[in-house]
Amino acid sequence: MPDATAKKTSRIQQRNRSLILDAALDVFSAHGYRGATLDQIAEAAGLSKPNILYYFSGKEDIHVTLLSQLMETWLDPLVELDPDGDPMTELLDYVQRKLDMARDLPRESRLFANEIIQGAPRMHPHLLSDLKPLFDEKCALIQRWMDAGKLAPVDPRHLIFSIWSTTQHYADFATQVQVLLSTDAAAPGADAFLSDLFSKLLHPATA
Amino acid sequence: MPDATAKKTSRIQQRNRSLILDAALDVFSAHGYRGATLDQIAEAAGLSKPNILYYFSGKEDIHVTLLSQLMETWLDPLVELDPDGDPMTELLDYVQRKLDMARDLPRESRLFANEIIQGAPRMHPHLLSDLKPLFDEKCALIQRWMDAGKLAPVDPRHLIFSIWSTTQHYADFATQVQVLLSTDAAAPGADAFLSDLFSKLLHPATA
DNA sequence: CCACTTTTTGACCAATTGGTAAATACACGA
DNA sequence: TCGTGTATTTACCAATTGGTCAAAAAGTGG
Repeated sequence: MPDATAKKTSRIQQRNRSLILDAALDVFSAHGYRGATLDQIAEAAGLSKPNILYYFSGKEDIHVTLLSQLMETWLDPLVELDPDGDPMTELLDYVQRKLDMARDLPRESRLFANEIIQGAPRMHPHLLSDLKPLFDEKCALIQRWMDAGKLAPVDPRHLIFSIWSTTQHYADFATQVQVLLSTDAAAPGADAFLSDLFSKLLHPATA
Repeated sequence: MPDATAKKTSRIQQRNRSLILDAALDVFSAHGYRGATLDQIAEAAGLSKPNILYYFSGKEDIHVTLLSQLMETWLDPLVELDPDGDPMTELLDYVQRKLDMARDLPRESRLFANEIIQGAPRMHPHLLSDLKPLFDEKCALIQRWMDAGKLAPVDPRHLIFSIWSTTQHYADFATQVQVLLSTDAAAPGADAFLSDLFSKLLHPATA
């Protein structure tokens, strides 16, 4: 029984809400929160501005909704880090998942980056309540792997930072990357490079 | 003879222009281009809005001036990469310089990041004319080092990307880093970690 | 102290922007 | 087919924002 209070959202409601959110993702990720206007979002969604305000209580509401939905998707690859898997494989797979996300969801990555760079005014609570506990848990897991000699000993916190930064770079700084690689094929060789980078870092010394 | 047309800028002009640019750096880096307002900049500079427009022709003029000035500072560490130095030392020093910059000039880093994330609308020409040639030149240099067996063979382009992303992360995502490390000491251990990361990556196989 | 230039300000504008209200068009079951 | 709640639009506002302009200050050299 998914709907206790009877039909909450009609077909058309669901369609328009997701239409708006998709348009808003385009606009917010391209121009930042303040740089985005309701008119832009309205046009991108193919709806009138008042109509948009019929579905959302305001600009901030749209932004917050987007950010909340994104958080889950964003944390998912880290959640999947399996304590029972092979440490090296798990971490290299994590890198790959993050890189895939940067490729498949660049708008989401930039939305996130915009928010954080500007001090996370609307997401700070989420960072503390959702991200921080997960981060601490996975750091502890990685530390155990290292203590068990399965991985070279490095600071797990900075390890995670480096995975985030190197992978998200291809989404957030895509403009720069494109200029410098002067190729349309999105970052060819990034997979191999990052795989190399992190396997060399984490391979435990045989000595 | 620095001034062919006699005194170009008075003492007070220089003072106010730099006052404005410093204030603008604060505001632009914190809110992005569209998010920043002339009133905010004026207040931060301690000048009236019309007075600011006496020194700069408009909001965009301030932003472009800032970006142009920054470009030089930003490229400097890469310029210093010395073809005659020891490859490994040169690259690890480069990492250190970039990390120092992220710590010392976080506002500049965020200004840059904001601009790039949003598609570099005002800096795209500079990227092509200034950054691209330098990037190509240094990639070629690193490639020669690798060909000579002085460094492990990896894609120089992705190597540079990874140096940029890992170091700038501490400036651009400082909010997130602070939440997760829950410590005020800015990223302790980042130096050691990155040094470890890149020396392991670049150490040539003895085989 | 005076003319003359540079700097600063107060008053004002047009455009943009987030948001509202009321009227209208529409879907859809009885 | 009709009535009722849902969806959409038209017309509008108040606040913000980038920018202007003429007048007032403040320097500055003679």
